[in-house]
Amino acid sequence: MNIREIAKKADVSIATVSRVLNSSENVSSATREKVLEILRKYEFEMDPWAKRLASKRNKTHLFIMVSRRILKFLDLESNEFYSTVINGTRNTADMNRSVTEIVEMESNLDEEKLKGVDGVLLVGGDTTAEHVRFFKKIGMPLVLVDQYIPTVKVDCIVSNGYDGASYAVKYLISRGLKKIVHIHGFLNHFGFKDRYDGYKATMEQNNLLPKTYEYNDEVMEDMKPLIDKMFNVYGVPEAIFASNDLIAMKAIETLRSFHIRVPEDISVIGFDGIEKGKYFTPPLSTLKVPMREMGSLALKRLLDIVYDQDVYPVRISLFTEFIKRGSSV
Amino acid sequence: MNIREIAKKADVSIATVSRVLNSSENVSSATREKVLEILRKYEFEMDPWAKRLASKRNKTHLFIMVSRRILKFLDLESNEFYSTVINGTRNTADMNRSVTEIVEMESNLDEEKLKGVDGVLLVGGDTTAEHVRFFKKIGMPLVLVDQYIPTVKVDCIVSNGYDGASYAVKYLISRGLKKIVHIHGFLNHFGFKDRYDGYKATMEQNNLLPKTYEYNDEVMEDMKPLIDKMFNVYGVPEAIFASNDLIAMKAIETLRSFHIRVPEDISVIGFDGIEKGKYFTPPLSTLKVPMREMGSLALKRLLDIVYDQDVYPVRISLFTEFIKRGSSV
DNA sequence: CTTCTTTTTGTAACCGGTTACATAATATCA
DNA sequence: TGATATTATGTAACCGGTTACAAAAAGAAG
Repeated sequence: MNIREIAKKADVSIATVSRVLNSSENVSSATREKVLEILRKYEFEMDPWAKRLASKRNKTHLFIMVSRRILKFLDLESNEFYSTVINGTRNTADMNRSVTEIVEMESNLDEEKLKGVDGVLLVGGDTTAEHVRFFKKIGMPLVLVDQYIPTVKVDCIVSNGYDGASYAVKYLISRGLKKIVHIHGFLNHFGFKDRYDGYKATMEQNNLLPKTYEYNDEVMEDMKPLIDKMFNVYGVPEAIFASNDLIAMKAIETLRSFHIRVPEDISVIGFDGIEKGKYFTPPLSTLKVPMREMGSLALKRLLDIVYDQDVYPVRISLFTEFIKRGSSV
Repeated sequence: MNIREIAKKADVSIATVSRVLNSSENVSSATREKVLEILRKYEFEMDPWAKRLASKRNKTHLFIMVSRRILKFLDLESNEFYSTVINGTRNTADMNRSVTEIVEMESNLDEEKLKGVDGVLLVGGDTTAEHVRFFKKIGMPLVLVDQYIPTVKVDCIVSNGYDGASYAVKYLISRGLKKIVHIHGFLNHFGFKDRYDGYKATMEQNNLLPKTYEYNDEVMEDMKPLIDKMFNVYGVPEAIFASNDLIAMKAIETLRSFHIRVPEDISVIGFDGIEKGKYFTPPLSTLKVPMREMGSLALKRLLDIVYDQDVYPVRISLFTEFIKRGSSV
């Protein structure tokens, strides 16, 4: 059953049927009722592919918003993770003729700036419930990338940090290591929290004592005090599982200054799978997050929300892949 | 850039371009090369919506497979959860002109039976890694519904049991209850495990002792021994959080036989949000899983996999919603 | 060099909607 | 009541592909 058949049954033109379906104003109530009657009677279902094809003379306009902090790193091209994720959006964007614009996510958002914007991608762990509420209030289609906020029902794409971390810990245990510590970033970033939980739970399941160290993102310059404290209180661990590759590499550098060999003395495993880790000395073992796919899927989901009405918000999490390189046994 | 423009540049007809794109045989190699040249030069990207619309004289044929155990309950229409989930698939199936068939998931699967099938939905907690491996081996597009297997990378749709359970526990605590026990089903069903984890973690975060009781699905007839044991060893709890609504209702019935009032003496909260709970006495407080949406999304994802090439496997989890009714304070 | 086959290429209809524009019907007002 | 503004409806082109069918070109056989 298509709109042509409906039009015939209702004895109107296809344009009128289309108008009724899109609740356009210029239809007399008598005609509208007549058409609706037929639509109900034959249980008309619109073909989304046709709709999409036909209505797409106007490109979809999407905002990719990132926090000032991340934007800075993006500009410097020093944040490989988010750069790659954002590059990943391009596949989907091109295929669907949507234009994207990267903009800074300000704290006081302005509805005016969003004129003509069809949807927004909020990228990164700095996204808060406040941001989300703002966009939900104005009914703007929204997808969070690499952040999850349990208290707000909103679509998001994250990596499966829990199972990734769990895999790393199990792997290290299988290689005979028991003193495994975890160095992590801010736990209000879901990605870090998830990996933290996975590490902790898996350690406990194996009757090992979890030992975690929070590492402040901003004072990345010097990890010595942290390692120093770890050695003094906990002793020298057999392995370090880090929240991400950057922390892992920083840890290896710091260990080197303590004359500790990696992986002979301590195995180190990172998370993210950025390219840089491959060329590090020693090459970094890591859990690879499919970054391009993350961006690509996020944009796809956003388009689904923009075009299909009443889609139910979901959390999408991507599997990670363990890549063993030289930094771990 | 569309195929018409490509055709013009390559000085051939659009049909020829289409043939090259679909690697049809009847194109001379000279023409093929010429067209491919232009395609590469202008970085042609096919519009998936148009392709889909144009080529859709052939319907997609999908299998919805359920275990014998669940199928039995489906036939009896006594498994409201899976019935609703499967009904939910119909929206998406209709909209996309795909035909679905509900079949039993046998232990020894036969490749012959899958002739002409474009994709498979495996529904329920009985799905194992073996099943998944079979389908992956023969390259059959696959989505798991209400089951997640961390060790196999395959698409799946589940409810967010962790946060749901966490919400329930926090709610009960906020109402002043502290002695909260959890009655759960088989933990090899991810849904139950997830809720279990959420309950346990949240109890611990609030410095309360988690207390869990496994309830065997098959011996649903009598919960008295379980409750009896609970009362004798642990004492009378202030609240029971159950793995699903059926267990919750069974618990309430059993409590009644012990002359214990719900919610005055014990608050009970279920999980799933089946209709039956609404008309139970007392009406059941629960965490509602959007069952229709679960089916609908699963089929949508399956179609995405069938039509778009190389989609990366993901886990999709749906938010639950707490519904307060009479069975809890 | 015809004639018949086979292969390659082009034409045009089609998928199921949207929408610019034209036209018909109705409302408003002098 | 006739002229004009407004609203309701219809017509036909269009979105970007696929594909049945027709036509042209190339190859084979007599």
